Order: sequence, then structure tokens, then C-alpha cells
Amino acid sequence: MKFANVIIDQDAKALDREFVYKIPDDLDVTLGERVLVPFGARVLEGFVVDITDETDYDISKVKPIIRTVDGFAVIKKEMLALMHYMADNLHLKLASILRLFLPSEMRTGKVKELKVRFVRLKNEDITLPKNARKQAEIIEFLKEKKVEKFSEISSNFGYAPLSALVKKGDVEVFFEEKKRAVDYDKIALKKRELTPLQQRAVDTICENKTYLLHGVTGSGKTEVYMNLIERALNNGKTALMLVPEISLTPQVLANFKARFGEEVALIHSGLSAGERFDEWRRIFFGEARVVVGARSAIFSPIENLGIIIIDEEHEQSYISESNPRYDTHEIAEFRKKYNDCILVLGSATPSIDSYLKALEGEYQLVEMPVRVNGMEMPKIVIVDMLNELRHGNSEIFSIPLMAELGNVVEKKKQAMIFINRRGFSSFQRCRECGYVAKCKDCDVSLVYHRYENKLKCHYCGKRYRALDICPSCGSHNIKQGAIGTERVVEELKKYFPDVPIFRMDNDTTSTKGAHRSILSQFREAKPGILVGTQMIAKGHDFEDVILVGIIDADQSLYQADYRSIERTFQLITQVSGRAGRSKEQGKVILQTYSPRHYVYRYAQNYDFKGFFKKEANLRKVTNFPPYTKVLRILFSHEDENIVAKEIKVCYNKVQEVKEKFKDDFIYLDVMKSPLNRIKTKYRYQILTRFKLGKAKEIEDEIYKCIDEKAKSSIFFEINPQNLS
DNA sequence: AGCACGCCGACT
DNA sequence: GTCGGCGTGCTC
Repeated sequence: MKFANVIIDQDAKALDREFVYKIPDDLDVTLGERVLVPFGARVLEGFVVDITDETDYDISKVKPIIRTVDGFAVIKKEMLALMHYMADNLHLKLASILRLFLPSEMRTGKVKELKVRFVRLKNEDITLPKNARKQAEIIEFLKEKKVEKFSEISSNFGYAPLSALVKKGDVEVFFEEKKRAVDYDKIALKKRELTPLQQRAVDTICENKTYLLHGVTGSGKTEVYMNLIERALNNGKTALMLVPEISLTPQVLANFKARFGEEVALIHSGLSAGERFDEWRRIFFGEARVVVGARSAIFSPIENLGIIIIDEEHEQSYISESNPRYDTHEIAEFRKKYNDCILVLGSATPSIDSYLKALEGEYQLVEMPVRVNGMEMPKIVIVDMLNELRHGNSEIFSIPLMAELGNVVEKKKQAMIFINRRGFSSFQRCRECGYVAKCKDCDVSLVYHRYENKLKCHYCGKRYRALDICPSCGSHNIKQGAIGTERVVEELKKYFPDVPIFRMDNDTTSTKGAHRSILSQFREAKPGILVGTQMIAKGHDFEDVILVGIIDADQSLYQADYRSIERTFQLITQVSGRAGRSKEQGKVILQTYSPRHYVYRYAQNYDFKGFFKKEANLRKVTNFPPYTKVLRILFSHEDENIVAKEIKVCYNKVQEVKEKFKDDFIYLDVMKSPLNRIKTKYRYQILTRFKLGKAKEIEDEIYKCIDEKAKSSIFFEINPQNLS
């Protein structure tokens, strides 16, 4: 008799373990296959993660597997090993890990109609029995919210009252569907000769270990990657290359297709459900030997890897911020070891973490310190905005920036203006009483969007009417707060009414093909100005851009987390790299209110090493990562009393852990999260910091403190990107 | 997550 | 007595 250990495909704490089933003699079940099993009163899908000849579990209670789902093992051996690694090290639920390995259409597609269940009221006035308190609460909630996930309501109000309402017909259940997508541009292959520096990099990167490729912007890292991939293919191996989602532009995709043709599979967010599924299958069955994609592509079922490349390795988007939280570097490191292959981390501004590892010998450092075209890096001019103010200029643009823009227009060249905030202005504030409009579901100020004349919440997306009178004191004196992309465009138009000005941010690129069309229009516009957020900061190669303006460089600096300075340095370097990509040396105007901050000095001189030394030393003396670990446990729930109570209990237990590891703890506290309420949920957090030595033990101990039956949703985060 | 069981208060 | 609401334990 054969038994299969099955992980039920349900994302619930209570089901986060293996269940034993009999494999019927006439059924061919392999390791990693999806199966249909009887579970309680239901039939559910699960993954076979182990096959054995015996079991400790009471045999009389073991039920047989009903049938297989796909007829082949969708989870390959490497991925099973990865699942165990992730479960052991990242405290993630098994089912939620396995879900990362499959395209969502395999679970939600035609095979099984497991779409998301939603509920809504059937009619507005419902008479309930007096004692049906819970049902009344649900009705009340639905009157307000109109539509909500079934699971959401059942976990907040209880399953029984909800199902009673459904049975009576007062509440109806329905399912949600899916959508369509895009393809890639076909362009001619342009293969360039490698420069000696590029050739040296390609030659150096040849052993099966991890390399940190530090190449300044414009040093031609992409060409190096292409050559490395080509070599892997020539050796009969495969290649996996990760690129941040925002650099996964149509041009990048087109370049890879032109170079590697049908051997490339592209995984990006623009793909439709069907396309994504097809790409996954091409990878799975070995038809595609090169995978290019964003973060989640690290889980591609590609075998026989010869090389893994993480481009722009410092990008924070490589760390998944939500639910199954993981760091792509760690997963890549696992796959590198499993496949015994090369791992390349490339960046113009490596993360402090990675560079430290390189200095300590864990990674091998490869440097490309000059640009391919031999051009010097653009000159960065720091403009003190307080000084501008003192000289009577209270505009968004400083005098030097205006002068340079005038110069660009005169020469019929191009400029990019970078501002790290979309919308028109960050918020609307009443000048009389100080009232600021806030989202009613989230604890954040609303952002004013001029084009729609609406206030928008950037956390939940809810829209509100713009203010004309202050709801608190009735005054008409409403002021716009800090500026955004939309406002910059409007101001620029005043000064340069005849110059084409384009805006690129989340709002203007949300529709299909918009990204591409903005860029191609800009390319043709001489003179032309492109205003944008992060999105314009990387990858784009516009020969005629000779000026880059950074409107408010301080913005990323004043975020209250230990990485904000590092991020600011990276941003400035990336943005500056957009200027002077061909004949003429570019110029960067950096506007700041703190011109003396060291980050600007190092950035101005493109002194990455100096910056690293300074920053790493600061982290060391202040006991921050990478010299220590920060752990954040975020509790959230609709009922503030519940979160507050549950987190208190947890905190007390963590304090005991702190006692046990007295010498290792640096910091421990419990508090409201700075964004206290998001999407109607209240948020509280425990923050702690400890030394690296016993980190794993401490993490495991802390994890034990978490109440499995807690009502709050609990999010466990190592070295969080932000603490909001 | 979702289902059934069983306790308990309300009501013919 | 019994109907229906609602908390809870359990699923191989």
C-alpha cells in the first residue's frame, strides 16, 4: 500500500500541514502532482509532497485519493525542496508557497471553477428575528460596503450567520472573473561588439558562484548579460534573468526576443491569463530555455539552469512586500546552489547588503567603472532651495533649472524631470484651521488629482470630491500641499507653452500600450520634456536627453526607516544616468532643502565606494542591518480592540524571549503602526532588532509566540522596507 | 476555508 | 418542547 502526503490547496493556518491519503492501486500518482481528495464533507485540490509505504496515522481513517488533476507533476523536485526551505526559513504557509510556483490560471482556470466567492445583499429591507444579532451586523456591513468577499465576512462575523443569510436568500453569492493582454514589439537585432571592459566582465564571470557586477549607468551591463546567457545556452544550459517590473519595458522585451527568438519566455504583468499560462508551459516542458521576467519569475519551472541574473539588484521591488513575503536574492541563492550554477547580481548602485557581502568575500566583485561610449557621467549641480526662497523665488523650479531648461529648448534637445510623487499635489489643506482631507478607510491624507478634479487615496484607491470649502471650518482658503507630477507638468506649460511635455506615472500608464505610446511620442519630440516618477528613472536610453531635473530630492530622504539614505543615493544615481547618453555631456540639477546632507555630496561625485563606507559604518555603530536584523510583526483587524488586545498578549510573550536572549536584543517595542488604518483595518506592530549570531533561534522562538487562533491577520517581516 | 455538531435562549 | 442562532472543533 502506498500513501501520499498531501497539502490541501487552501490558504488557512489550520490547514497548514500534510494530510495522509491512500493511493488507489489503479491510480498513477507521482510526487509533485495535484490531486483531488475528499476532505471532511468536501472535495478539494491538494499537492502530493511525499509518497511513502507506511504511515503513523490511524489507517482506518485514511481516505483514498479520488483522482489526479493534471496527469503530470506540476511541482518539480527542485520546487519541492524550495518549498521546504521557504517554510522552514520564512514562516510561510505551505499552500501559499506552492501557489507561487503555478500560474494562477492553473488553479482558477477551467479545470476547476475555484474563483473568488463574493456576497451582496439581495434586497435592502430584511426582517430578522430579534436574536439574530450577528446577521443584523452583516446586513448593516453589506449595506455600507455593497460587495465583500465571502471569506472576509465569514472570518469577521462568523460562518454560521452568513450561511444562514445565504440559505434564507437575503444574501446572494457570486463569483469573480478575469481579463485580456498585450504582445511584444518586433525589432531588428542590434548586436554590439563588446568593449574590452565588457569582455573582461564576461570572461571573469565563469565559475559557479555569486558575482556582484558593479557597473556605472551606461556601462553596458545588459550586453554583458546577453553574452553570459548566450554562453549558458551554448553549454546546453538554460538561463533565468530578473528585471524590475518597471524596467520591463516593451524595448527590453523586444531586445531579448530579437536576440534569442523563440527560446525566450517573457513573464511580466502585462500578460493576459492565457499568455501567462502558455509561457509557463513552454518553460515547464523545456521549449523556452531563457526566462526574462519580474520578481515572480524566480519561481519559473526551468530546469538545468546555467545562470541566474538579477539586474538592478538593489531594487526594493525584489522583496515581496505582501502576503507570501520573500526576498528574491534568497530564492535565487537557493536555486543557484541547487543547480550548481552562476548567479550574477548587477547594479550601478549595489545595495549595502550585497556590497558588504562582496567585500567580505561571499560574492565576487566585478567592476565596470566607465561608460561604453566613453562619455563622462553627467555633472550634478546641487541647488539649495532655501537659498532660492531667500532670494524671493518660491516657485517649484529653481533659477538654475529654468535656465538649463531654456537652454535645452533652444538647442532642440530633451529633458527629463523627476518627481517622486504622482498626482497634482500631495494633499489639500485648509489655511484657516489646518484641516487635511483623509481617507475614511485608511489613516492617510488624500492626494489631489487635477485631471479628474478628485481626491484619491493611494492606498485603497477610493475617490472623493475635491475640497472647495473646508468641511471643518467653512473657509474657502484651501492650499495645495507638496507637489506631484501633474502639477509640475502644469507649471512647465506656463513657461514653455510650445514645447511638448509628457507625463509618465502610474496614472498615465495604467491603460494598455500607454507606456509605449508616451515614450515613442517623447522620442520624436525635439525639444521635449518628460516628467515622471520612478518609472523614468531607469533603463531608458534617449540620446538627446542632456538635462535631468530632480525636483525634490529630499522626499525619499525623510522617510523614517534605516534604508532611506541608501535609497536616495540610488535614486539620484539612477536618474542622473538618464542624461548625456551620447555625444554631449549631460547635466543634472538636483533641488534640495538640505544641500549639506552627505548623501548629496557622494552622489554628486558618483562616489559609490565613499558612500558605502560612510553608510555601512553608520549602520554598524547604530546597530542596523546588515549588521543586525530588524523584525516587524504587524497585526491587523477591523476591530481595534481585538488587535490591541491580541498584540499585547503576543508582545508579553516576545518579552520573555528577550529575557532569554538578553545579550542579543537591541530593541523591542509595541506600537500603533504609523499608518494606523488601511482598508478599514486597524494596524498595530511589534518592532524588534537583534544581533545576527542567534537570529534564527530568536526568530523561531518569536514565531512560537504568535497565537495560531488569533483573529487578527499577522504579518511577519524581516528587515522591512518601510515601517508604515 | 468551510462544514457539522451541539449548546442555549426565544417562542408556538 | 422545538426552532434557529452562533461558537467551536475538525478535516487524512
